[in-house]
Parts: sequence; C-alpha cells; structure tokens
Amino acid sequence: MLKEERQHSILNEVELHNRVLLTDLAEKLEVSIDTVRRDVKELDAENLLVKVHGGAVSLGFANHSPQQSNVYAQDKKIAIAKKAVGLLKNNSVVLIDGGTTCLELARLLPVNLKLTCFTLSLPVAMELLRKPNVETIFIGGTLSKGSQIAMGSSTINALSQIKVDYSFIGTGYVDTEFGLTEFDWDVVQTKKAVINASKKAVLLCISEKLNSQHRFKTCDLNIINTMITELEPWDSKLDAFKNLNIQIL
Amino acid sequence: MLKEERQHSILNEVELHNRVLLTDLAEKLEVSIDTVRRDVKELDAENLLVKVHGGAVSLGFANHSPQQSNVYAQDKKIAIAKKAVGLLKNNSVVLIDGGTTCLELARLLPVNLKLTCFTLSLPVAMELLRKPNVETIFIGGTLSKGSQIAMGSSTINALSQIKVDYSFIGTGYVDTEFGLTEFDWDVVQTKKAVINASKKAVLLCISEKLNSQHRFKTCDLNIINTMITELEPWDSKLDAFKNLNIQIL
DNA sequence: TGTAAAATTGCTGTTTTTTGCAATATATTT
DNA sequence: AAATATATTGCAAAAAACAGCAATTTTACA
Repeated sequence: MLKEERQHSILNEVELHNRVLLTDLAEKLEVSIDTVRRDVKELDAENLLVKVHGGAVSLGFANHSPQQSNVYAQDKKIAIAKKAVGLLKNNSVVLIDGGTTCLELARLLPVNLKLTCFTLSLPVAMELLRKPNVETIFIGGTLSKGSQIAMGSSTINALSQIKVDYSFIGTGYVDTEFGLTEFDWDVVQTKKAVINASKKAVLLCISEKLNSQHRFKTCDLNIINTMITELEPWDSKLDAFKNLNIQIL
Repeated sequence: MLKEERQHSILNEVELHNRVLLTDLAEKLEVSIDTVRRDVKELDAENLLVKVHGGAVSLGFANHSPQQSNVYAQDKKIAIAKKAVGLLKNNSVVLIDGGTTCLELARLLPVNLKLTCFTLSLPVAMELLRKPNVETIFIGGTLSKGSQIAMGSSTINALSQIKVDYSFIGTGYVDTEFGLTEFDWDVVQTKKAVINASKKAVLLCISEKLNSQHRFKTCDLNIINTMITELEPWDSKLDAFKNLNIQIL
C-alpha cells in the first residue's frame, strides 16, 4: 500500500467519523502505530486534519473559528470583560448570561482557568466549548430567536435547582431609582431566576446604559453585588451609584 | 512497445485504479523498473498524474483540495436531508440529533413549515433559530466539547419526559448484525434516551457507514423505523437491510 | 542506404525515503 | 503518586530513487 493511499484512507476515516484513534487506524491499515502517527502528523502539518493526543479529529470538528461579527462598542465590552475575569478563581462555579458583553467575557476566559460554567446562551456556550478547562452546562428550554437564549418555564425551573458562586448578567437598562429593567417580560423572568440561582450577581454594563429605564423590572440595584463598567471606578458618572452598597469595578 | 504507447497504458492504469505501484507496472509492461520510473516522472512533469514514493496516484486522488468545504460528502448528506424533510408535516413535533447530516436537515427545513423541534446540538439549534416557523427547545445538560451536544444525566432525564413524533438521528457505524454502534459510551447513552423519547426513530446515514461497527452499541437495527441513505432504496448495497422490518428511503 | 547524433533502455553502485522496533520521555488516568 | 497510555527519539533494515554509464535502438540527413 502506498503512503498516499494510506493517508487518503486516514483522511477519509477522520472526515467520516469526525474522530479516530491511532491504534484503530494502525489495526485497520495493517501498519505499525508509528507509521500512522507519522502520517497523521504530516496530514496535520498540511492542515487536513487536527492531530490530538491518541488520535485525530476532523477540521470541522476542531476549527470553530468564530466569525467575529460587528459588535457595538466592542472595545468597551472587552474592557468590562477583562475586569470580570479578575473575579474568577480556579474551580469557581459561575453562570454567564447572554448578550454581547457576556459573550466577550466567555471569549476572554483564560485557557488555563478551570471553571464550571452554566449558561443559557447559545453563542456563549459555543465560546465556552473552546476553552479546554471549562466544563459547560447548558440550561435548556425554549430558545428565543432574537437573543439566542433559553427561556420559559423549564429554564426557570432548571435554574431553581442550582446555586452558583457568581452570575454575570447583562441588562437592557439600569437606573439608580428603577434598578435593572428590560424591554421583554420573558427576559425579566429569566434574569430573575438567574439572580436567584447565584450567591453573588455581577452586572456587566457599558456606561451608555446608565440612567435609562424601560417597562419591566428585573430587580433593584441593591440586589446586585458588583457592577462593572468600562469606566474607572472613580469616574463621576458613577457617583450616583456609589451609595447603594454595590461594589463598583 | 512504443514509449508513448507505454505511457498511455500507465495513465490508463492510474486513472482506473487511482494508484499503481511501479513494480506492478514494470512487470505488466515487461520493461525495467527504471523505465517505468522515468515514464512516470515524465507524466508527472506533464501534470497527468502524481508521482509518489513507490508508485503513482491519479490527479483526483492526490488533489484532496483543502478547505473545499468543511463538511465531508455534503452532497450526499443534503440528499439524505431532503428525503427526511419529506416525512415532516405541519405541526409535527420532532427531535433532531447532532452531527453534520442532521445539521443539513435543520438547514434544509422549509421556511414555511411549522414545527416544534427539540435538539441537543448547539449547531443544530443555531440553524433552527433561523427558521421563522420552528419553535426550538434545547435539551440542556453538560456540553461535550467535540461534538457540541448536550449529554449526561440531566440530558437523559430531560429526554425521559418527552415523546416526539419523529427523532432524526445519526450514528457513527451501522451494521446489519451489530446494529447502531458508536465510538463513545456517553454518546450511546444519549442516543438511547433520544430513541426512547420518540415514537418513531429515523436514521440518517450515508452509505459509506453501512457495514461498519465500533465498540459501543446504541441499539439493534429493528428499533429503527426508517433508514435514509443517499442511495436509491432499491440499490443492491441496501439488500442486506431489506428484511429487517425497516422502511428504507 | 549509410552513418553519426540523439534518444532510449537496462545495469551498477550510492543515496534517500520509508518503516518498524526499542528505549526514553511525556501525558493522562486512577 | 502510581499505573497506564501515548509521544518522541535514535537506529537499522528494506525499499525506492537517483546518477552515471554502456549497450541498443531510433532518428536525421547527406
């Protein structure tokens, strides 16, 4: 059997089943495991598959390059996410909400940080799966088309059964007087359940949203333990939030 | 024998079998291996075949064009998905499994089809959210990094509480004798739960996977109600599956 | 047709590639 | 931390490629 032929076979097997073990390949192709290892190494160098410990996986399986679409005020959200990462310790159990700011947090989690991470958001879950040391648990339920998060009674019920160290949540609107408010009633119900499911709630919120409000109320501001904006904590725009028993980062 | 004639013969052999050994060619053409080597070298220089160590391979065989598409055998999977769509009626309640074939099904759902659709797969869920008339419910649980599907006890428990009209499932391996088998133990547990959660189970499977097997068994073939491959139902490759009380599409 | 130049072919010895094995190191699991 | 599985490295045997050369055949042209 020619080397090319064999490598073709390997590629085919990988594409077909998404993953293969070197030992299985060696047995199937009737060559030594060293040979298979070398073949896989070459195919990996040619970017035709991805070599992993003990085997190989297909490109589609491994490469989940996120198409970084246009996020509004992404730089500010990244600044917020970086501050939020500072709160995390190894073996923390956290919940990450949906929204672009929370998505940045998921994206910026250090690869060596060991976390157990719940989420309701499809995009956040996608990002979390790329972190080798994060165990991701998706809270299921009816998915909302626009926000791509799980909602509804079964989601709320599932949330009622967990208690995480930190939850990182976004909000549509914040105001010192009216607290956290939203456009959607469903979203409010879900966020309430999220806050209930956490020992400490951390609000991630760009400063543009400060001092705005809407129809439905999630909670008062004093329910929140920590608020993170892209501003320096001593910025005067945050003055009104300083005597509310909230940690501001 | 003329040189040209000989080279033509070599080309023919390569096209027919995709690969040839120099030694075989030398023997068949009754010339020395050096001559064959030189011929192949020339044909390679003319881009009529690809010379490799010990032999030659055809152009189509060698040019496994990288990044042509992320999905292996996508055309076949699309053919399968189209057949599967035919089973669906308005207001059906279905469950769509993970894997690239099931993903194609999600992708090809008609925009006007009204469905309630459960899934455990993140990519499938993403696709379903783009269908205006599909209500998507994600079955939560611990997410598997590689396959991007929810697994584990909470997933299996959630599945135990639903019963859909159809479930569309993929499999790693199928065999008339060994039934549906998988590479992973966890995957098997989940697939079992999926099958239990459905009145009828529909297997989506490209013909390449027929007559292959692996470690862990999901179920026997007769548990499946319908099997869909990209082949015509009367294709002889499907003969062995015809007396198993399965509908073949 | 005859003859020399060019091309083709097979042979020789040498170099390179491929492969499997064993010893050691690294990673993963228990 | 121990046990197991996988990787890496160096090495040697076998197979294949290569380069040079001589014998043979084909071609070119007077």
